This record gives sequence, structure tokens and C-alpha cells, in this order.
Amino acid sequence: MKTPGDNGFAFPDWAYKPESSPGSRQIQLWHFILELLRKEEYHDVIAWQGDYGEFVIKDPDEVARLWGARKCKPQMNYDKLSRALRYYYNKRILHKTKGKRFTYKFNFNKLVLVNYPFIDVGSTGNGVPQSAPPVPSGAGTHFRFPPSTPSEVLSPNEDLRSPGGLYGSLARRVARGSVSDCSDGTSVNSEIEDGGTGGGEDRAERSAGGGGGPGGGGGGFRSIIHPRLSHESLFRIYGGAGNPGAHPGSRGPAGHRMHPEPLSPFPVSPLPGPGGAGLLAPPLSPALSMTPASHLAYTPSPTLSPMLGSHFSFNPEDMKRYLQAHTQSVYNYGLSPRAFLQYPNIVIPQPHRPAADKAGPGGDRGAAERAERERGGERHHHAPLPHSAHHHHHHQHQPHSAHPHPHSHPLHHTLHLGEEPPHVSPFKFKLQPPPLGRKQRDGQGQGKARQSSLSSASGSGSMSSTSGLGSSLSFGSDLSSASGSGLISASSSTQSLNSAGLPKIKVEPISDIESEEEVEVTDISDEDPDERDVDFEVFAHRLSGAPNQHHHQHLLSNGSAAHPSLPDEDLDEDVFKAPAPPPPGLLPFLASPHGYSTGSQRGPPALKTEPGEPADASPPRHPPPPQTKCIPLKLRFKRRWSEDQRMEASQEESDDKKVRPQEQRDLRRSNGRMQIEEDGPGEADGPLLSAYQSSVGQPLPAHRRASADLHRATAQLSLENKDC
DNA sequence: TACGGAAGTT
DNA sequence: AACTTCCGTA
Repeated sequence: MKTPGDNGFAFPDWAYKPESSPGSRQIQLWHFILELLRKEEYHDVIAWQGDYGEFVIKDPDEVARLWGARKCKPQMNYDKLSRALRYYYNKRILHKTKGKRFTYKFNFNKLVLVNYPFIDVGSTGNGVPQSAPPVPSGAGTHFRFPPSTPSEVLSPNEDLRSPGGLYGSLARRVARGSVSDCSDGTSVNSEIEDGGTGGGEDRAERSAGGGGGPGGGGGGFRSIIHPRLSHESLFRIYGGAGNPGAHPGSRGPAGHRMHPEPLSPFPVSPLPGPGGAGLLAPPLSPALSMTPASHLAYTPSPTLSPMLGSHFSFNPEDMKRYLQAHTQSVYNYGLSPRAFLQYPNIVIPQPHRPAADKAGPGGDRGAAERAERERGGERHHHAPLPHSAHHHHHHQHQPHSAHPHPHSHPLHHTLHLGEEPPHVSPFKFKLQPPPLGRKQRDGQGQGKARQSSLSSASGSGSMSSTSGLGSSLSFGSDLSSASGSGLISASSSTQSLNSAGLPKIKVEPISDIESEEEVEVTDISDEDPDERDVDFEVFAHRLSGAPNQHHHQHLLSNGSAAHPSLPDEDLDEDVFKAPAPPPPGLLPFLASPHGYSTGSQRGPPALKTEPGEPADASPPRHPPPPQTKCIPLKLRFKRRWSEDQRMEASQEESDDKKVRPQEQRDLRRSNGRMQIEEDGPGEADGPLLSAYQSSVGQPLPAHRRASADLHRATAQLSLENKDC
């Protein structure tokens, strides 16, 4: 590991090693597709169309060409690409929309977009540029949950892995698009910016603009880890809730979607603060979407502004704001005030409307530009298509960049509280246990040592949130192997938890019935010392540098449970269907970009915190309480949502078909609840969730920076590989 | 145009 | 594992 020193932190060594598994490391087709979908430039080639998650390949040859370029497979053609897409059918990542040529549909239900909640969803009908799949809107509301970018979507794991210190690298990677490059995974470079090497403009811009903040992360890190993620990790089912679309999206009052930055990769965002919250929320949302509650009133821009934030600094003020926001949420949503006990100083604000925010600084701009440039250079793109919109957007399309959108800014959040419906959300969920990544774990740890484990595996952790709501969860999966899928991250909201370590949480959805109860909190810390946690910790630390917050998310693992036997089509179908629109009342809430709420649970969520490793992580500033051990708590949430249940049920059933038999074993429902340890990744059913954020914890500058970098990087992504 | 088996590659 | 390549079938 490297230590980051002031700058960043580094990930453990293992993190750097290239993974051996090739498959995972390289960019995956669905990531790529998502990436194309999110870019307006490619709307002529591929675009969201139809139902939620449905997209049409308008120019198959071009898409194939692009894909081939990315993968350095010049011989690629649509026939081959489509074969690859067909393989997704069984994985349940995609489905074919029958009757429509070149039309496929993402099964977002299984994805956990948690990480990438910010997709903008355009409503289908709108002309809006779609970065996001159209949401099914019943109501016309938009939700944004699907990830807008592939990169965003990328694995959480990656994110996690990425060393904080490496932001740069990470960012880069991200920027690249998920990865990749042709040659090897490792150094990639080629693309866009690449690190530093060449590229003048881009880089320059990057630096300038983003800087990412202060500092920019800079450096290049070349070695990066390759992320590997399995789809599975990304996909999970959110409960059947299914509906992905359901979530209330964030649509402003105006109805317009926000698009925060499309690029932003949140997944990573470690920010605890608002950002975190935002993130978390979303994650839940899909699953929970219906359930309202959220804690997150304070939502920064969807993208996580904080990250962007170049300016965002974590200071008392911010914190305060953040907390207040939460507080409001509590009020509004009927959350338990207990959550706030920790923060005595905070004043609970009365609900009020959020002011509009301002935009953020535009840190991204550079990236965006860069990206554009890239494209331009490379391709002719721009096909003439009917979308008028995109042409225009060309320049703008990245909101953040040139024109900051009001919405986009992270820090500002708008609170919609006033509007929100009081109702409490009923659903319950449980935190799921992270998958275990045992592989790596290793030895290091001491038995349970949570502290440092560097092993490669994944960590899981999670935290809780203040209101109880946001919990994030994470699971670990093994990073190294990729196979594992889930992952997670956590953030903590309450301070106490985090300070030292990351709190970990698991969230499991509970399926059915049981639930009513409130959330249970359990102390997990000791429970699983497993690897996952460890890993998780590591990440956390590294990422944040600070022990506190982290939220990350993650997602879940595979979704997979499949019953081989299921015939399922019907079920599947359901899965794919658009979810019902969220209750109106909720919408407002949702409106905020982030605001997804998670459930509202009333009690404090459980969290588990682990002791972090102080050493590495040492946060630059504000070190929170030194790692004391925080109290690790494990919480389980149960969630149930009345109506939703059904949906989930259906989903569950639908779960997979052929895919991975193993996973199936899970119990899915056997109990209704699962525990962390138990399950792993898979539950298809379960949803996932996670949430999280943190609150109090102090945000670390590092995180921010990282975020910023990521943003930038993301912006830079290029879809094609130049190198090849 | 789409599906999916089989074998090969990384 | 995740495609890529090739191909027969519908």
C-alpha cells in the first residue's frame, strides 16, 4: 500500500495488481452501451427509447465499430456484438424487446444502480436528452435511477478499490470509460487523457478545471487497478420493487430532470455528506422506491457534488447544513429524532423549501470539453439523426460543465421537505450481508481484525445513517476475483460510528412478511470479522482517508439467483416492466436528485462500524475521533413495503434462469431475512440497497478531491479506444 | 433479424 | 468470466 501521504491514499498493494481475470477487468459491453447511451453525441447511434431501460441501436454497425474500437477488435460487427448481447439475456442484464429491431432493454431491476443513481432519466416522452433511460413513468414523474453512465455504473468495486489516493488513477480509469483499453488493461492509457502523458489539451484542461479540486488529483496513477466487476455486482435486484422506475425521481418541481452531471461517477463518492446521502438514497430507491422516506433531504446534486466540489470543504457549516437537512428529513418524514441525538448542536430546521441552488463550480468543465474533443477527433460521429436535441447539446450537454445547472450542484440541495408527505414509509428492509469475498481476505487480518485488512477481498461495510435511513450497505465481494459480486460500501452517517472505522451495514431486504418490525440493530462488528469487512475497511480508509464517512455504495451482488427451472418469462417480464409510479406524495421528495429515500425506518439504523485503520487512512484533517472503535453496530433493516412486496415477490421468482446456479442457493426467502453472512451476493431478490451516508463524519477532503477527480475523469471518458 | 450452441481467446 | 468468432436454425 502506498500511503498516500497527504495526497491521497493509496490502496493496498493488492489493489494494484492487475487482476488476473481478464474478463472482468475489461470493459464490459453493457457498461459500454450505457456509456454510449449517456452521451448525447451518440444518440444517433444508440438511444433510449421506449420503455424504461429500453434502448435502440440505431446504427448497429456504428455501435459495433465503436465497441470493436474499444475492445480493439476491429473485426467486430453487429452480429458478434449482438451475440454478446444475447449472452446478457441469461444474465438478465438485458432483454430483447421483441418486435422491435435492434431494441433491447436493460433490466435495471437487477442492477443496482445504487451506485449510480444519478441517472437522469429523461422521461421517455421528453425530448430531453436522455442520459438516462426513460423512466417508466406512470405519473410522468421521472425518476432517475438508472445509472447514467456506464462508468458510473461501473463497479462499485472499482470505486472502492480505487485508492483514494489514486484518485487520479481512478479517475482516469473512469474517464476512460470504463477501462480499458485495448491492450492490456493495465495501462491504459490510451485514451483520453491518459494520464498524463500526453495529451495536452485534455490534460491541461483537466488540470485546470478540475482540478478536481484542489489539487487535482492528479497524479497519474497508472497503475491502476482494474476494476473488475461482474455485472452481477451491479445488478441486483432491487427488490422487486421493482421498479426501478419507480423511484421517484428527482424531478424538480419543474419537472425537469436534473441532470447533474452525467458523468459523475458517483459510485465512488465517498462523501459522506450530502453527497453520500444522495447516493445512498438512490440506491435504495429503486428498490424502495416506493417507500418514501428518506433521509436525505439534503441532497446535493445528484452527482455528488461534494465531490465536485472543489470547493466543498467539509467544515462545520457544511456539516451543519447537512445535518439539518437530515433533521428536516426526519421531521418531514417522520423519522425518529433519535437519530439526531448525536448531534445536539444541530438545530432542526423547519421544513422549508430549498433554495435554488447555485451551481457549482464547474469543475467538470474541463472534462466535458475534453470528452467532446475526443469524440470529435475520433469520430465523425454526429450522425444525422432526427434528434434535434442532441446537436445542440453537443456543446452543452454536460451540464455541469459549462453551464452549471442549478440542479447540478451538489451542495445545494434542495429540500423539498415541505412538500413531502408525511407519511412514513413502511417498508422494511434488511441490510444484506455482503457477499463474502473470502478469497482474498486473508490472512492478515487477524482474526477479525478489521483493521487493516488489506487483503484483496472486498470489504463490506456499511453504515448507517442518521435517520436511520440511509443506510448504506455494502458488501464486499471480492475485488480480486470479481466473481463475487457484491459490494459495497458504506457510509456512515452517524458520526459516532464512523469515526473510526467504517461502519458497516448490511442491508437486506426482507422479503416478505416479516417485517413489520422495526429495524433491528445489531452489532455486527464482531460478527463477521470476515473478510469482507475488512476489505471494506480498507477501502474506506483509503478512499476517504478518513474514517468516517464513506458511503459508497454498492451494490449488490449478483443478482442472481436463478432458478434454473423457472420458466419465468412472465416473471421476467414483470421484472422488466416499469414499476409503478411512486405515490404522488412522495414525489416531491424524490424530486431531489438524490433524494431517494430509503425507507423510513424509524429507528436508527444499524450500523456497524469497524475500526478503521487509522494509520493508513489518516485523514488529513479533521481526524475524527481517532479511531476509536466506533461502535460497530450492525443493523438490519427489514423492509417491507406493502405493495411493493408483491412486486418483489414476483421478481424473486423471476430471478434467474440459468445463470449461476450457485447463487441460488441462497435462501432467499427462507427466512425473510438474511443475514449478512449468509447470503452473499446473490440474492436476486433482495434488493439491495444501501445507502448511505454519513453524516457526521467528517468528510474528508480527500474524498472530495477524489470525487472531483472522478468527476473529471468521467467527463473524459471516451468511448473509443484510440490506441487500438 | 434474432437465437443460441460450440469452440476459441484473453 | 466475458466475450469473440462461426455457424446452423428459425
